[in-house]
Amino acid sequence: MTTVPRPEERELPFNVFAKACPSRGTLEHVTGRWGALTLGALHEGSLRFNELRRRVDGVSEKMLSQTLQALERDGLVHREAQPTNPPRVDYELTPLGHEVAGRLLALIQYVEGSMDAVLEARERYDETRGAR
Amino acid sequence: MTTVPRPEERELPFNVFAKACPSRGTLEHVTGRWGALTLGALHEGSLRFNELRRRVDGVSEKMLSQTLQALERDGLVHREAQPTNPPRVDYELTPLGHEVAGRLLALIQYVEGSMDAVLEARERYDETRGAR
DNA sequence: CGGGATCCGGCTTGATACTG
DNA sequence: CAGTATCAAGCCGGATCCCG
Repeated sequence: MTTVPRPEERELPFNVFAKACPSRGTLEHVTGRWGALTLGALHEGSLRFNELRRRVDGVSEKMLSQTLQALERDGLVHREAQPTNPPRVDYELTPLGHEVAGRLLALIQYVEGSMDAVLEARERYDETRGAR
Repeated sequence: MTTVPRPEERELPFNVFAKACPSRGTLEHVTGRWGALTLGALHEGSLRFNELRRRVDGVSEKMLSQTLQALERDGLVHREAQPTNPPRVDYELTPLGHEVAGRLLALIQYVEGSMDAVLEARERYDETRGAR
């Protein structure tokens, strides 16, 4: 037996459960409404601004721009601007962003695949206490 | 060779990228500010309301209550109320919730473990364009 | 203890318009 | 095309009071 703690027992220097921890902010960028979908879309390959906008159905120009800036600042997305006319800007995941997006997609796809069960659970829930 | 498509190529009946898809709502419950932390906290075992409140640093009674109801409705959390005095209510993950929370924790822990890199990326970002 | 109901301020969001 | 600027609205979330 060793004294080296297993990964899930080791104390991490950052802890999302603590109010002031910066990891909570980054997690919100990643899992936020538009952040998650943006990372998911970019996981398949690089996309231009308006391609991304069409892929992430419902996002406004402002929110997409804002989301991309936050993800770029956190080092998850790389922005490649070509000073041509008309301008062309490509967005792609960094290696770190790719790792994050992979884990995010595992979650997203599991949720998508569980929607039948979720919808059934909702019906049961609404049925029993919907009479309120 | 078979005609059965591999999981990542198969078309899913639900698609988060579509604006009207119900999976987007569930994903937001799961990845939302308090939903993610609540699922993460419950992954280790069942907790009472105020235990949960202390564990998820910064959450208000209202938001925790709201979050738990959404997760219960989606079939991810089970609520066990004992009609004693004082009342005792335990919350625990359902099997489905456990699967979801596991994938969520993989993401959370990866982000926590990457915070050094994220913080460095931010410094570089702010340095180069902070002069705006 | 475990919440429900209500009020309310402000940050986020979403149109719209404008720019390089 | 790829954004920025502006502004109104609305929903989020906190504070408070209440009850079983």
